Amino acid sequence: MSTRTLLNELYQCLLAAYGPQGWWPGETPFEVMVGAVLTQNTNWGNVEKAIANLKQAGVLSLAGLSALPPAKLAGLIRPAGYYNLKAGRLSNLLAMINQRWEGDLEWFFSQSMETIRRSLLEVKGVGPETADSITLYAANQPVFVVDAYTFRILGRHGLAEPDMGYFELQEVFMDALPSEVPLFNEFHALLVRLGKERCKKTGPRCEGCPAQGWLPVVEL
DNA sequence: CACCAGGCAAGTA
DNA sequence: TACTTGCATGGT
Repeated sequence: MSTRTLLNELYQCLLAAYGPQGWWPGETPFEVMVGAVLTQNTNWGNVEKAIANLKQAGVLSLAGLSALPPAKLAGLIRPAGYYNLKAGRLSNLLAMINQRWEGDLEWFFSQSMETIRRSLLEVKGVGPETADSITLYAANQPVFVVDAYTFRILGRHGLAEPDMGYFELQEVFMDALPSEVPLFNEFHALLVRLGKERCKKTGPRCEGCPAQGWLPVVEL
């Protein structure tokens, strides 16, 4: 079977089993962007607490966060972990937008997808997954987000080689699927959802679904 | 108690 | 180039 067919069936199976995941939670593109940095290697629940703190303090805006002293910012995002590190990373990201795009987030997000991704990747502390998450979920442009779960799950189904890199695995999806924001949005969220079910002996499946052999998930 | 979560960069060999 | 380590809180 072609990769395209397998991915389509996997997607349909996951959607039928779990339903739409409602990603990315956040009231504004700016909030989504901030969340993308805060959630690096961090449970989403902790990120929500940090974002609540920022809202409470009335600083959840480009101008608001930019004006905040580093130590103050670190204190507010403390629940998200790595708070000193992430305060610096957020600061780097905001500086890029302020300097290169005159602090105009809408203008930045209206650029071409490659311009957005390249600009984000130049920021120290923003890697491939964070850059693509911001591009897809905040800027609403059709790039497929890959993460650790994606490697594990695709590897388990023989669609990813063990030595494949981030951009190579991304190509597997983007070569096989139509470039549609809603599809990329939901597919990534569903793969994360499936990844969280790791090692369970039972779980939702459908007849003939290529994901039926997913349990238990093999650690790579 | 140990383990890990919607990563990334810097250091080591 | 290919591993390893630091970063840190909070839930299970």
